[in-house]
Amino acid sequence: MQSRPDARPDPSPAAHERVYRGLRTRIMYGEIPPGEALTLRGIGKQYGVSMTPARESVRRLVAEGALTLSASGRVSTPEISNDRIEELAALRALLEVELASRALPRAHIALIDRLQTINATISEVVERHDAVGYIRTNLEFHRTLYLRAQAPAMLAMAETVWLQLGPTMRKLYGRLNRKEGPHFHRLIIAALKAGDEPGLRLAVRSDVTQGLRMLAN
Amino acid sequence: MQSRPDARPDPSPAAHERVYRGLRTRIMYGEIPPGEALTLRGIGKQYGVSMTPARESVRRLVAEGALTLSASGRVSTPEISNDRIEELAALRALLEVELASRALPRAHIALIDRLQTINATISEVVERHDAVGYIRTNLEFHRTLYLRAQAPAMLAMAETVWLQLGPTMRKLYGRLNRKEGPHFHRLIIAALKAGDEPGLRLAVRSDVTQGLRMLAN
DNA sequence: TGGCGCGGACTGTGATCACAAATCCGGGCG
DNA sequence: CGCCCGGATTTGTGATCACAGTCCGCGCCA
Repeated sequence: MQSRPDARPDPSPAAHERVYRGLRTRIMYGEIPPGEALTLRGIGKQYGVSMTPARESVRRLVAEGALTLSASGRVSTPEISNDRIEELAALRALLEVELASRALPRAHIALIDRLQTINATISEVVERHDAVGYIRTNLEFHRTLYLRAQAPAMLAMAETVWLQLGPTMRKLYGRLNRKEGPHFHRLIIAALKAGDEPGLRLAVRSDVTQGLRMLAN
Repeated sequence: MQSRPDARPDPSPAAHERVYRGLRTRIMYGEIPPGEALTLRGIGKQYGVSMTPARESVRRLVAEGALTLSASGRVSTPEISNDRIEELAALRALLEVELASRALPRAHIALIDRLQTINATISEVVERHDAVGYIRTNLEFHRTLYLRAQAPAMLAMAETVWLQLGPTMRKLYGRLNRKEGPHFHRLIIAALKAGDEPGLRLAVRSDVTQGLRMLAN
């Protein structure tokens, strides 16, 4: 599809992949509010491609639950009900507790250091009231930990849940202005250091549940 | 997209939906062996449509992990490694134990009756050495139970896992000729009748794990 | 003034086409 | 006898187009 034989592993990914990644990132990090309408031609123009790659990207995101399709085929970011939020929170708890538990035996000091660095960044971002930055950094914290679990399918499922919560999370974290941030993260790090599996499970469950509980109002 | 104002809710679904459902069913029920190559033009011809709907269906299935895309864009059913099988089995256990647990308080006698009917069908199918029929009926048993959990997102995730295991399950259940079938299913039903939650969790976990363990050889 | 209907603009869908990369197959060379 | 190269074929990709359904807003009528 493109003809550059040189350079890095993937210097110019397929157009639909580029569009997909762009949209996915924006959705997962809450840059698009829930209920926002999107059009294929609009997306295409935005990324400088025709409708075809835009359509494929949208289809893929719909399959992952990141976008919803109205009966007439219109696409928009989902507005999810409280029931669904609770269900997705339960899924997060289920999956992420397991991922953390699997990561625990492999958590070297270098990993813990990186987690603490990310945590510091979270504090800064909270200071600036930067909601999108907060979501991104928070998810980076979790992803960094779960990568150690060596469970790609499980991590992929967790990311799918994040994706579904993306537009809604923006609304949530727009609310908390206080330095609420890294409290449970510190518990997670402490449990990792101590090799305390039950404590880790509890800390992860609390961290995941806490924020989402206040969203289901 | 279609213009029949009459009759049933969806008399003529969009073409890509029809293709998607057809492929998805065949994959989930193990009718396609792992590693099988598919072509867009081939799928299109098979369903009497052009490449466009075929492409969308394939893309969607790839997003769900039901198909894999080679670096050059070729599509085929996945051949999954033992590590991945174990991970998917763990996911099944995690999700389905939770689903069963949530279904338990809502499990009336009518549901249990239906489960027993399905179980009888499983015995017949096993008798006939009908691998595809076995997979389909077995999944129907699980789905019938989990529908009572009132947790659509969770059920959707479980189905995604089934989908990923589809082509591989065929190989598995082609192996077991004996009447292995409904042993753990009977334990599940017994636990449902008794309202025994720990027993139910254990029975579901065993049922899910048992079959898949012998696959990771 | 308020509700209704109609028309035009907009949107998704599916077909088709041109193109480039990948794959396959057979023949020729070492 | 085996390996490699080159062309023909197959395959996915993205653009474009015609069409049908949908939606929005303006104007008309009560």
